[in-house]
Amino acid sequence: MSTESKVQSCEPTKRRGRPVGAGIDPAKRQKIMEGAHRVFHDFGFDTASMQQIAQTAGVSKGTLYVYFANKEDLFEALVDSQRELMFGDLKKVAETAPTLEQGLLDYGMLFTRKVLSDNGITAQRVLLGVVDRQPELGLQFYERGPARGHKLLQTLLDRFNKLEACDIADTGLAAYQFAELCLAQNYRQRLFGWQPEATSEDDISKVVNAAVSLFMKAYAFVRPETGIKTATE
Amino acid sequence: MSTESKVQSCEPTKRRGRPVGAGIDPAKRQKIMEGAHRVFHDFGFDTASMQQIAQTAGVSKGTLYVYFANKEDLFEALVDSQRELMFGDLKKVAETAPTLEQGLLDYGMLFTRKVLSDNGITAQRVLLGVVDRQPELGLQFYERGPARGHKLLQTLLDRFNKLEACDIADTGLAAYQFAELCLAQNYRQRLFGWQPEATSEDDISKVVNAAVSLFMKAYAFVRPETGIKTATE
Amino acid sequence: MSTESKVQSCEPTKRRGRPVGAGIDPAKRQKIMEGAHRVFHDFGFDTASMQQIAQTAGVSKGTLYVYFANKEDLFEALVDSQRELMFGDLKKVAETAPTLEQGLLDYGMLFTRKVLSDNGITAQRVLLGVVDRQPELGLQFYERGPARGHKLLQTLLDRFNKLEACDIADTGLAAYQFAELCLAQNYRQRLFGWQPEATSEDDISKVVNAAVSLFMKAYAFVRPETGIKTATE
Amino acid sequence: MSTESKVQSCEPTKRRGRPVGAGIDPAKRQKIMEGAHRVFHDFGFDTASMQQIAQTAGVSKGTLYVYFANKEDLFEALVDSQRELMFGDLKKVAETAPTLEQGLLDYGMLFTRKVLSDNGITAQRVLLGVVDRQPELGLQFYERGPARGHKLLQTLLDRFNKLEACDIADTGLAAYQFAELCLAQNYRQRLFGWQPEATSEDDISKVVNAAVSLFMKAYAFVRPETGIKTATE
DNA sequence: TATGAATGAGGGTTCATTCAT
DNA sequence: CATGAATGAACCCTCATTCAT
Repeated sequence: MSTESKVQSCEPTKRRGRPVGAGIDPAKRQKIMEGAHRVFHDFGFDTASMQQIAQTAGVSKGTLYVYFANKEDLFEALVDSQRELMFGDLKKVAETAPTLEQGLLDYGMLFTRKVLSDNGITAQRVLLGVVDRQPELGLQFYERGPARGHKLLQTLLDRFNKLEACDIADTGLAAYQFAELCLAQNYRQRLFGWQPEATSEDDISKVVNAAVSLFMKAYAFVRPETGIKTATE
Repeated sequence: MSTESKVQSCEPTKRRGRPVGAGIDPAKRQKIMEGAHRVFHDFGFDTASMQQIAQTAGVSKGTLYVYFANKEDLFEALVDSQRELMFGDLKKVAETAPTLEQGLLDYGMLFTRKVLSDNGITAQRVLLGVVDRQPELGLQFYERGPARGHKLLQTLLDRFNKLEACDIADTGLAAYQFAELCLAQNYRQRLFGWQPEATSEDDISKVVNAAVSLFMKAYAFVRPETGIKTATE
Repeated sequence: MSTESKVQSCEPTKRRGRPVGAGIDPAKRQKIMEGAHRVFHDFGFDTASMQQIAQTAGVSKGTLYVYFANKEDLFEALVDSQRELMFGDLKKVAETAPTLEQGLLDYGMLFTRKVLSDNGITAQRVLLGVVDRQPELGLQFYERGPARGHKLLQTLLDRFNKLEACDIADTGLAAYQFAELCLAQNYRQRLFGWQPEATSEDDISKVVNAAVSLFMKAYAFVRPETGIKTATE
Repeated sequence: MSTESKVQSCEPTKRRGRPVGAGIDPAKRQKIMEGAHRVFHDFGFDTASMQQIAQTAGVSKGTLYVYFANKEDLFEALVDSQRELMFGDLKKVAETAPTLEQGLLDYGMLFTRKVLSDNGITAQRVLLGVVDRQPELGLQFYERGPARGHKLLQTLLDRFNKLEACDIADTGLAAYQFAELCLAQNYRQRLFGWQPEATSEDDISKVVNAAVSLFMKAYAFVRPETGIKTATE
């Protein structure tokens, strides 16, 4: 969210004609979103109050409605920016990996760190609490977030498939599998609050390494020197 | 009153005649929980109203409070029953599996079906929306649900480890990995609403089979007739 | 209240036809009133709940309505019994006093003790909280309580007026004055909770003695041996 | 959001943006208090509803909470203002009285009028109904009201004691006695609703005069020209 | 007669949103 | 544009009373 002020600035609100020429000052918009993040984080969507968001952001309640049509709008903008933060820089990793193993490792570490981060977990939690009532929000988040990440990973696998570094029949499924292996143990523990603190870098590293190892063992050609390759499926 | 008699205490306490676990009629209790399930499902914890729940369940608002102390209590009871439904019958599968492969397959199918079921997903979603403010609820759910499932799976792996059907250095992590592989692709899609319909039995089967296959390839001894075993790690 | 079970037993309730043959068992009636006293005492009329009264009395909520038509009825019965307790035994003191001074002293002590007692103060407080909405209750209490006490005292003064032990032009007012002098300092302090503990016997004695002394000085003939009398007014 | 910025604290606290003493418009505040006065008067604290108060005052229920944190707060403000009204201007009377008799008369009339006024009686009644559950309210009222009045009266007596206009051993008790004498007959009658109408000026005058007379007779030096003084005690 | 589960109106309070300044 | 006082619907929960057993 910190790097993001003009993204929404031109979506002129949806409900009623009120704030048509809304959202002039990007800095104020930013301030509001920071306050909102904090409050949504601490209280969840329903329990967060616009009053408190206004206070936390240091603006008046009325100003909130100048920049955002309503509570949901504000929340949506927040989800957008969070998502961007989480999946933004996976792209270059996926596209520049020199070897499959290295690519998986780098991608896995980056991805896992983001998904398990405090902000990431909280955002997902709050979002999930709203998804039943605001399905579009979940859809949008998933499509622009996890789905995009998945595509990148699949592309990576396709690339090395072509390079004959591995032999994966269903790169789509394989990509999901790898992602899930990276989150093993920690994702649901974090989500449900069983791990209250952010997962340590060491733990992440351990799991990601195990994921890469298991994945390579199952899908990659091994021991090129023996000339014998082991394909999957 | 000058003569005190043995009447009860009566200090100015809150929570006076509250229903301790009251509510005699199990059928009515069930009715309430079904109504509550529907409403919590459709609206989430905060937005669901007791009024609505009462209507849906076909009882009066007051009756709700005869059977449950408050909204949270009702929700907790709901989460409890959902959890039990989800993780209840994994036990026998894990303990009676004849072979590792069969055990993984059976466990995986059962587990995955439950976790991805409509009820399961909804319950998790609603719960996750509340976890930030009611951490105990999440803890309890995780401990009595996923954590218990994980223990069972680990026990299964340990058993076959001892039988030398496989060679898994860290059965704890491996159990997590297998579970996550079973949920690959579908879990987060379901959670975020990208898959609005319950995952089809075919899709589940496909993913679980792939999970077993990948897991076996990576961890199990293969083709005992060749005399050559491939260990992990 | 402890000594009082049959007083109300024949007032067959007022509202609706429900408990017509109500209130059979005097012991149970007594039990209820004791519980009610306790709860009304601790919570006041509005905040006291029938539920709690039932619990405290050790009977069921339904039973309450067998013995009393409703909450107000129960409260009224309670007020009646309290009043009786407070003003019951002033009569004999007023009628048998050998001298004015002794009569004032005895009457004053008895009266003051009762009015300032914990039960007395609480009962008055609770009653006063209801008086605006149930004026009859206050009227009845005052008439059957303080007014009766006042009459007794006036009779006492009249008696000694006739005996030429004193010369009081307006015995009605004088009686009020004496009563008020006895309550000086303590009554309002107790009422408003400034004196949380029951006024000590010593303090009561001190004030009552001062009241008698002041009253005698103002109204009584002094020093009969000098032959000089000092009249009031 | 990742960059924390200096937004405010926002720990999950209750009492968020509550109106500290908010409510800018004094006229509206006054309007509310008048409405509240009427409703509390007619119904007592517990039975008065905020809804009703809002209606009576001609504002919305929400507005009530802009000006007062809650029902108790509103009631307290009301009690405060009533008390001030009752005891506010006794001071100058006590400090400027030229003679003891005149001082007692003026003080007595003012004091009695206030205490027995409709507003005064009602306020006391309502307050007394709450005192058991909100002892601080009673304490505060007594301390800032009756206690202050008593101090003033005692000071008056002390002054004339020094001037040798009277000889009062215990001016504290004497002050209480005088106050009580002024309220004789009427105070409890008014409190319990036996005198539904405000006591007439004539009646007050009669009782206060009698009080002064009795008090002077008992405590003051009389007929300085005879050289014979009659002291108390 | 005694019970206590059931009722539903009504309580205090909160809060997203509006709008006059 | 920015403000925050005002609104009123809706929230969770309580409780006097009823009534089937």
